[in-house]
Amino acid sequence: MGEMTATDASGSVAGRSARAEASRQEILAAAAGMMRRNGYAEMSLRDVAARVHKKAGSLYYHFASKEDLAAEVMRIGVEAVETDVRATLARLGEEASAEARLNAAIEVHLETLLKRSDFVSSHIRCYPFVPESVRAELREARRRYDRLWLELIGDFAGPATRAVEVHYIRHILVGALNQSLEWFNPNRDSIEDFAGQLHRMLLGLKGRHAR
Amino acid sequence: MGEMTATDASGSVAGRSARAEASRQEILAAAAGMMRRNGYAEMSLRDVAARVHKKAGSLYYHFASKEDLAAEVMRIGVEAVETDVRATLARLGEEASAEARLNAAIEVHLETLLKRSDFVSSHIRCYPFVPESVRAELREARRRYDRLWLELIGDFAGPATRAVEVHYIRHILVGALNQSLEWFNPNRDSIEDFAGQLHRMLLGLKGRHAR
DNA sequence: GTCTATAGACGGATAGAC
DNA sequence: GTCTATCCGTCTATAGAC
Repeated sequence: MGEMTATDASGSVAGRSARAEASRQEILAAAAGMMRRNGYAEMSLRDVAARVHKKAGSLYYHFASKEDLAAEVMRIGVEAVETDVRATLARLGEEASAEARLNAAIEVHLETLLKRSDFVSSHIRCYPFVPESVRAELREARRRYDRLWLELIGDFAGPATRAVEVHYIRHILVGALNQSLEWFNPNRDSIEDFAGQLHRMLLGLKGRHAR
Repeated sequence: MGEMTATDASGSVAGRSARAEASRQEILAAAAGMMRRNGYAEMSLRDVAARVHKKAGSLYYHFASKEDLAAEVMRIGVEAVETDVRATLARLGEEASAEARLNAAIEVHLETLLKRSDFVSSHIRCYPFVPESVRAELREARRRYDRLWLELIGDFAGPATRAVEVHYIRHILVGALNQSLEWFNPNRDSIEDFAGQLHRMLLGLKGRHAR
């Protein structure tokens, strides 16, 4: 038990050795990659284990079940993208316009989804097909991130915009962002151009008369 | 062979009895429902067969493999939504404005996706996770439908709009439409309101100066 | 912590009776 | 056309050795 500490250098949880924590992180990363590519149902514990040079049974030292592993992968994903977006907004500072903040959020969400994180993309792709118990565990974290977008869009659209409009705009915007996972080709497409086009469509919502 | 005709009343293919054709359609509908709800990997032939009061082995009289069944379901889906949209456009007639045509296409796509067809929704939800051989079979039909949207958007945006912009607008628009499968709640949301919001965002693309 | 071994369930697919 | 029976593979999960 000598290697256990309340909080070690890598920030692992108390009661878990540094070695166990390293294995755990390796397994999570391998599972995220496989979930992103093949989906939840076809992510097999044998394959995940093989990718980190272990056997399937060994994973049960770190995770209680396949559902537990998947839920952890997806929780890391949604928290990662929220953390990235909030960090960028914080860097922009209080004086940034609502338009600048919304644009920055769009670009960071896309960067994290498309380039940075298998955890985010596996969350987006797998959520619809994951067992209900897993969805239940993710609901709160998802709502938190949803609320961030509602705020960003509400601030941008202005106080005259009704809540139901903000609701639809959020689904349109975030839906368009997340679907990019299925068509975005880094050799052909550009995040800047894609985000720019979204920006122009959002600008159309401002400075108009009510219907 | 007495029941075989070149084209019978139900429009079945030559060389297939009316009874076989009816069974085939039942199986396809059951598979579409299961694929929509549970995804491709978790659609089991045993469950599909049970839903139409048959046994798993019997499906192989109608389909060569699970992949074959899924590809047929998804092919029907993409062709159904294209047929619905084209029929509505034809009804609008030649004199309809590009704006009216685009709006009509948006509404029909949503109606078919969200209310009318498990075939369309199973296509949208399962395509990313289906085996490559299935995707290959669907590629041409998907491209045809994609081209229709490129035309509608190109006509709406006007000749000054570059092809790359139309490309992104199509992905944004169709992505937002298709993601609605994951959030649209008929008890809370309205296709008209959702389509109206999309319409306003698209209007923002018109009557602006180039950047 | 990771291994081997295996239980136990379920999957797609095929053969042959009817 | 559909059934029964079955092959053979894969899966999650567990038990116990090391």
